Amino acid sequence: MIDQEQARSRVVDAADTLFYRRGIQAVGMDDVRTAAGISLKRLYSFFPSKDVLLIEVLKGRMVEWDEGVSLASASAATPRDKLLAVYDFLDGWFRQDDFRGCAFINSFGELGAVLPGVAAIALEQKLAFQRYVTELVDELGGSPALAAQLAILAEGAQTTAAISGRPDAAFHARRAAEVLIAGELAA
Amino acid sequence: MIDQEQARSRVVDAADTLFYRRGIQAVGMDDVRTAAGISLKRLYSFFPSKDVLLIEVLKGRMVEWDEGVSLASASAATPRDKLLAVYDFLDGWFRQDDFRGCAFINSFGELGAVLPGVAAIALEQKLAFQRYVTELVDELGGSPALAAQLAILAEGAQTTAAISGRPDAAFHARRAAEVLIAGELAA
DNA sequence: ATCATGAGAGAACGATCGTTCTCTCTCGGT
DNA sequence: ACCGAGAGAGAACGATCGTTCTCTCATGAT
Repeated sequence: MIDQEQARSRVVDAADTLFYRRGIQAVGMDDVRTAAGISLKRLYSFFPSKDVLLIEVLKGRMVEWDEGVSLASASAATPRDKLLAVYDFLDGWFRQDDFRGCAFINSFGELGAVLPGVAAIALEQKLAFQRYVTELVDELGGSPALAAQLAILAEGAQTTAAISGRPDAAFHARRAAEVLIAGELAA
Repeated sequence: MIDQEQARSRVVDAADTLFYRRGIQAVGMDDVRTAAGISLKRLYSFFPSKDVLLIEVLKGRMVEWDEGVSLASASAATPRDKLLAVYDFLDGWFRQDDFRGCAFINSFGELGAVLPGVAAIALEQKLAFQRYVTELVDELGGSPALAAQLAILAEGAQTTAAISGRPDAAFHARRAAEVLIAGELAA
């Protein structure tokens, strides 16, 4: 018998990849089963339904996002550089060839209206990011309004890069952020 | 027999409302049929498949968006005010109680990976909007980079307002746009 | 008035998908 | 060695959905 933890995470990884690449309703549990390499019965012993598996996948994406942002800002010294590091992180992400937008925005659009749990976790992720930005802006002596603006830039860069397929949205968002930060600090 | 044109537009309207409210795959052709009040056979005489109907719905959304933006900027005198009118238009839209984000972003996330036509029309809509913004920015003497930044703000406001449920994203985006425009004109 | 044409209504079909069930095999205890 | 319990594999089930088909009826020409 394969190790429980490993099998479970194989399922989550497979579902994450497939859901993100093709959309959630476009992949069947059988696809997940095949990609994870376990039986349907075992899959359902881990997750009682596709909805529960989806929530688990999204929770995993949340910690991945948090880790990615922390890692990107780790080498930055000042709050300002930590804030700008967010856009550099986005830039690297947009350049990955499997990039297809923000999983939370995509899930919200597809299932947010019909699965309240999906809408809730998308909201949670966005609020967590806004909190993160707000804290850094606060350290920097900026207003909550500036934090909201910087968060909107990050969100817009994600959808723009996803649909247009061009990663330079991260660059434009970063330049805009620089101007907005400078504008507020000058006042 | 009900007038052809009217019946056809009833189908498109019904599909638009249902697709937008619940997501595309969550509504069946039977739901569209019921809401439009015609028979399945007639529905399929207008649109050979659900995919084709979806494309028609999205095309309709494109002209609605263009009309809404033009209308909002009609009373604005300067290019600057026309640009800012976009965010006022967003503000009004976000406050509608059936607002659930941008239909193109939602459709792209749900079906863009699996229906190339959906990805194509989402791209088309975003490019058209970017062209519109770029023209106004150009009249104003601004750079293409500024136009890209303003478009990113509009996109980000839409997803932020959709997921958070709060319409003030339009206000924040507008303020950011004002600062970015002023920053460029001062240089 | 009758008959042929075409449209409407919705039953039916075939495919798909989430979920469950059954059958088989392996493995550990005695 | 034998037996029972549990896990794996995937066939099967029931529901749903996109699409088609059939049956019925209204209509208009002769």
